[in-house]
Amino acid sequence: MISAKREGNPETPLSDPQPTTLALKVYEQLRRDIRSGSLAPGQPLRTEWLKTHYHSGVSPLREALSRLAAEYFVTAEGKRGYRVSEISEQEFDQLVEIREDLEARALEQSIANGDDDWEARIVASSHKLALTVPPGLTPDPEADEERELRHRQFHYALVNACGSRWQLRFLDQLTDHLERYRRIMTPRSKISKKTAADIEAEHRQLMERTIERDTAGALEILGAHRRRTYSAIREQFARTEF
Amino acid sequence: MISAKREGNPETPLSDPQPTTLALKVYEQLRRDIRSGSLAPGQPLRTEWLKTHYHSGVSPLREALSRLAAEYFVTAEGKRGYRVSEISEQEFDQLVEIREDLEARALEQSIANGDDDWEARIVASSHKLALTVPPGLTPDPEADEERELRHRQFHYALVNACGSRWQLRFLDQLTDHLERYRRIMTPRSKISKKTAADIEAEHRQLMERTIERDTAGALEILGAHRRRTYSAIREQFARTEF
DNA sequence: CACTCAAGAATTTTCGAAAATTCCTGATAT
DNA sequence: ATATCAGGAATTTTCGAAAATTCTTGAGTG
Repeated sequence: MISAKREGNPETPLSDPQPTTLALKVYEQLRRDIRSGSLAPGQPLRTEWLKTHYHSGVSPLREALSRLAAEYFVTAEGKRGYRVSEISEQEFDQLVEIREDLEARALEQSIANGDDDWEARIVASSHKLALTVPPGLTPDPEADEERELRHRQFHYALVNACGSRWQLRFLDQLTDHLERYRRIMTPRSKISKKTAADIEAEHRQLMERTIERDTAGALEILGAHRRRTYSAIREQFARTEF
Repeated sequence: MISAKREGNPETPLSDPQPTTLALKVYEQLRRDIRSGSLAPGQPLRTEWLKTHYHSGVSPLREALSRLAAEYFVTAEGKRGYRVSEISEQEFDQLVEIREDLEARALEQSIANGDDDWEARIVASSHKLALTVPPGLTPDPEADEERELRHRQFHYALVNACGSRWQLRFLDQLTDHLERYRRIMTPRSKISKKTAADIEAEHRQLMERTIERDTAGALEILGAHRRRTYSAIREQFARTEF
């Protein structure tokens, strides 16, 4: 999650430098593990197991779960504990639809409002993203995780100057949920070299159009960029369900 | 908050029948008290005080606070406890902007998709709303609270058939935050009889246009309905700040 | 008089165990 | 065989107190 820290200025940095409390540390770790798919949809989250795996007592654990429930990453049913939220094609479609809208809107506003620092942050995060190995070309999960982080940060930098904290919060939540769908449905190893190159090209073009303040052009690229991923996920749904 | 229960069908009922766990009960009560303004923005939420006022131990309390923090109703700062989130004109503007958008969109979709049951729910909730005493004409806080509930439910019924759970979730969250602003900034007692009558009329027209599937007309009324409230709140901001 | 710092108080966070609830197993009855 | 139900096991939820952290106060120092 990308959370705001400084109150005053509109362009807020990403996630807490480091979580101050054990409950927060557990929360962030659980969130990562759900987003990455290493905790599978539907999987029950039993106290004992969590305690040993996340090195925590029950109190911080339950605080973390409570928070994740508010974000719909986990689901609590009565007094029968928590489980990782299920995924469904229907929910995926809903996530896509609302995200498309909010992201396009935020990018537009960002292009309208962005200042020199905004441009600089885009260039910087784009550069950092380009330095990572393309998806599917490494078996190293650590490198993979780092690329995902930089990918999120690049897209966040683009819309970061939209001026609305609430819009960014919603976008952030949607992005994380959709990342979960992507990582569960389309394993990295299956991405071809050709596709990886296309993705790199799109990122570069997206940055260029945005900084040129070519709103229509940027939205066009962004749309194509998203549609590629979405259709891959939909194909996978069609293949796996039933 | 209006939370979903049944998974399958698109039109989900409002809030849990009753909270199953003490943590949830405390959460809902705290949420109500923040939304109504009886817990003031910025007010520190100290453990001992909460324990006696909400009849709970620390564990359920902290779970509730953790959840409220995820919804931005309370704010946690390091290891220095929680406080009720501050309000600001800037945040208000952001809330309004994004809500306008999501609500209009949801109403449009709802009009396009809504079936007979959807219409029936609108008529029913509109009727229940009309049965309450208009705002500002009673000193009874209980009646006031009941009217707020029915008001939320009426507006929720209108957009309920939009087909997207996520859209409804966001809308719900925005509505609750904006209700907080309204109730803090515009005390009920200051509403004139004339204004109250206008509000009633708008509600009736909104229902009629919606059920007639007059999208443009319904959006028009909805816009006017919201703008009235928003400008009243802005006036109050202009008066109180500094 | 302002400033620093330490000791004590107040408060938050975390743990471990008790209480409450749900889940499972197998015996009994139909 | 199937259904029902009691008893025990497993699990979740809640409490109360310990540990850790922050805040306050006031004495001592420059």
